[in-house]
Amino acid sequence: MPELPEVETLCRQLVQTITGQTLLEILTLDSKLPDFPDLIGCQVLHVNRRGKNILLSFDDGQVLAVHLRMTGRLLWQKEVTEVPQYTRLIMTFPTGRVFFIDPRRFMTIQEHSLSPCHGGGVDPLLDLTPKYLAARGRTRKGSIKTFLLDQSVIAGIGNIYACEILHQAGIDPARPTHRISDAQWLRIVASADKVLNKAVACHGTTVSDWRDFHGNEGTFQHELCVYSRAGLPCPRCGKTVLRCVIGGRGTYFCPGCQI
DNA sequence: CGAACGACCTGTTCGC
DNA sequence: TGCGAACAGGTCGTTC
Repeated sequence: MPELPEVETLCRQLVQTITGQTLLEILTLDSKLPDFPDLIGCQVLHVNRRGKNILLSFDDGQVLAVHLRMTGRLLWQKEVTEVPQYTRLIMTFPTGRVFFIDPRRFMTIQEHSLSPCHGGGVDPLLDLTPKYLAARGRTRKGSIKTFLLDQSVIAGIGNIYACEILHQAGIDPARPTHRISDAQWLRIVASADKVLNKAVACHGTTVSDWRDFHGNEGTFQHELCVYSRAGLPCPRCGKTVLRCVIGGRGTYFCPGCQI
């Protein structure tokens, strides 16, 4: 679930909540996840986002890369409470606990120096340019939608925002990447900027179970134009939004204004 | 290098 | 109502 806006929201909230705090205890509850005994007693120096990864930097130089995949969540609790269902790991700090929650157990937590964040694509909030995308997309024959999801090209866009960005840009998600014109690359960059920044401001999209660090829903689901709206009218042109499958992923688009 | 597809997991929703 | 199939925000490995 968590794409760039959701991960960015969590990172900002983590910065506010745990930077400068000393890790008192780690409890791993899922055998798929490692133990981190060396981190006990270390202080959190920074929290950063890289694509959809959350990087936790500690004062001894260790960096943890947390990836939430489909259903991962982080939840902060100041008071001692019951452990939420599907909690896979717990970090205890002086002022509260961080619960790492994930029903599907896809979440990964790795020592960053051992396995540097996969991908390497540019951050769409920082470095995205039409020129870069045109150069990377020139030889790609697959759909533009699959291209936008390639984390080695752009780090952070997922299925919801790929659909929304292409709607905003007025481009058919099935269009072969090498057929995208310069004018369309320009629109894609402008649309990515607009959609992602708005979604960050909204604290993400809660379509089923996304919650932020404090358990609150995002509000960008009220701004969606096509995602999960099959059968409903396009807010721009009124045509009925359709669903198809591209690259194995459910894809929503408006046949009236995406060409 | 790139495209297609199954695998990884579990819960929820849909269709008959 | 019951039950199996389909589907879900994301990568990763294999094969062609």
